[in-house]
Amino acid sequence: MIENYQLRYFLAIVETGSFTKAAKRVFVTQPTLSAGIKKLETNLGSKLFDRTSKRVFLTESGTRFVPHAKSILYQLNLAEADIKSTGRTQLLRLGLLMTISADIVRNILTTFTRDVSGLVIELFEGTEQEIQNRLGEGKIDIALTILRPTLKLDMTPLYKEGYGIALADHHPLAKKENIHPAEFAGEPTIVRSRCEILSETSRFFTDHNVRPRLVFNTAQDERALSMVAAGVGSTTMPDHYKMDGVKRIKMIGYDFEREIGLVKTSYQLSEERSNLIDQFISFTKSHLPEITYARNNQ
Amino acid sequence: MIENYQLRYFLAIVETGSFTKAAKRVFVTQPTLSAGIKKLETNLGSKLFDRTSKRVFLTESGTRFVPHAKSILYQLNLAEADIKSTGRTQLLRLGLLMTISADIVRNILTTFTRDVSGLVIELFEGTEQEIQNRLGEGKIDIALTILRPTLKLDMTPLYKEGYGIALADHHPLAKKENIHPAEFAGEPTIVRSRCEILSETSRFFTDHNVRPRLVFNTAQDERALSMVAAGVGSTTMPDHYKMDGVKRIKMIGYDFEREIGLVKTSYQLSEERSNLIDQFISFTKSHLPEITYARNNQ
DNA sequence: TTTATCAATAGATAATATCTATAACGATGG
DNA sequence: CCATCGTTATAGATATTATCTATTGATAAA
Repeated sequence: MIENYQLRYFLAIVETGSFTKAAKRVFVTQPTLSAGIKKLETNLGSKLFDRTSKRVFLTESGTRFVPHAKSILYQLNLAEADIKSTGRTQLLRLGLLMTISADIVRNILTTFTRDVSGLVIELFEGTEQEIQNRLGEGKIDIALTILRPTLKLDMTPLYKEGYGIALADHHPLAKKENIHPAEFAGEPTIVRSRCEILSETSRFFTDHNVRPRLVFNTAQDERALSMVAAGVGSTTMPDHYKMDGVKRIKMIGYDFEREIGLVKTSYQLSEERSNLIDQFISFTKSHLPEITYARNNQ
Repeated sequence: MIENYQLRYFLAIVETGSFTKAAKRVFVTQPTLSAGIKKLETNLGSKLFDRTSKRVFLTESGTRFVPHAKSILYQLNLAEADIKSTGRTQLLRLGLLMTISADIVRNILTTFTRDVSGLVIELFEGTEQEIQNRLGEGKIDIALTILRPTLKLDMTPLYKEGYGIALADHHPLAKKENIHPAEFAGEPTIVRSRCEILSETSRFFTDHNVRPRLVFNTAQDERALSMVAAGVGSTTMPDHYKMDGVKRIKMIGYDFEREIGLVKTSYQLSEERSNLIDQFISFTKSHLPEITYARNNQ
């Protein structure tokens, strides 16, 4: 088999045009280099160089061998650089459902990254479907998302929560804890375009002959929440979303719920990566109290 | 530096999950394989495997090293296969102007390929412009084409020839050696769409108030010649085209000429390839008598 | 506790990369 | 024509390393 030192000798000759100069370049004596090239040529069954008393020229085979040699040595250097550069860095690729407030995981991650040395987290934010796709493709290792019985993946339940109304705390309806759907008619409404129950919500209001008035459409839940606080309009959101100036109340009949948990990819991971994920799951469960305020809202 | 035998040991372990099985697979003893992996890990500064008493698992670094190892060994096998498969095959990439009959080069190539061992010829047929492009891009080594003073390439003149009329030998005008353009009016005409003087020919007839009647349009000169022989129509062609049943005559004023020769690419080639091309040029010149019938037609 | 299995280590050996010394060859200048 | 110079190839010796056998150490299973 071709040896890598032979490739280095070969390319040194190509670059210098001389066995003697090439030998100096790769720090061996000229007979050593000559013998190395002889072994390479014997192995390949072809002359790679035409020797003259003045210069060395590539043969047809030698010409075709040059890109191969360069590619192999490039790949070797790349491999060494890759493994050497990161040392013991550990990578966790985390998916996060975009209708879960970033605050939920901020506390967990702040502490987890402090406790685990050399940790790098790649975060992916997406819809429920986007996250399921990425888990299926092995592009993320684990995700904080809605648990569904149809998922054939390893799931760790964390908490359940309902959906409710968010309105400015100076809003007339803010004095109540529960309102009838009819009280919402004509209400300026903010739509969260990426909500996973958007179509169910639309059907709910239609069924109750309630036509809210659309005043803002956004994909960013935090921006929706801010506009609620500003009195631009009201919206429906999962219970865990809170902000100063915002009152969270319930609407009779609007009984949607969801269960949030961690879902692992089905891809087989290295032992080290599996251990890290198990470590993350345990850590998240044990730090659950940090987020149970979102679970029991009544 | 990484040694290739270490890559083979590494991938054998990945595939089998065991040092002992891997050693058997690559035909060394288990301590040999163990030592090889130790050297690789020392060189890279990272553990590649976590050892247990039951199975061996990849570490994070090991996981990332797998594609590198596979790629390198793949490139090595590719290089060996490429050089070993062709042995001492010599490649000549020849361009051929499509308005030069294949017969012209058939005799040259038949003899040349017999005389040169291990020769493979890649033939490219195209218009004058296409051939110039390919020469400029180094995609062909040499071409048999029209010589132009504007070409800044190495040219070897071979012969000069004119253009004339080709018509069926039972055609009334076939009795003459020279005809006036006016005698061609209303004549059924075959157009060779890739002729390098197509526009000049068109202007010539227009200037002489001659309007031939188009009956066939083709890119294939040999097919045009066959249809002439069949009496479908007449055409204009370089003088060297001949066929049984076809009479070649001249038209007064239709004085176009071209010089044919070999043109080398400007790309720098290997010594072996350069030698082959010089050999081809010498051979073609020395066999020129085989095609001079096309040069002196009167 | 004993046994079996697997990987790591120690020391010996075989194979090979590399060294020094020199031969062989071709180009150049007198 | 001959001497000289520069370059590559060969021969034999040496240094280095891949591989061997023998054995130890660790762990799981009976």
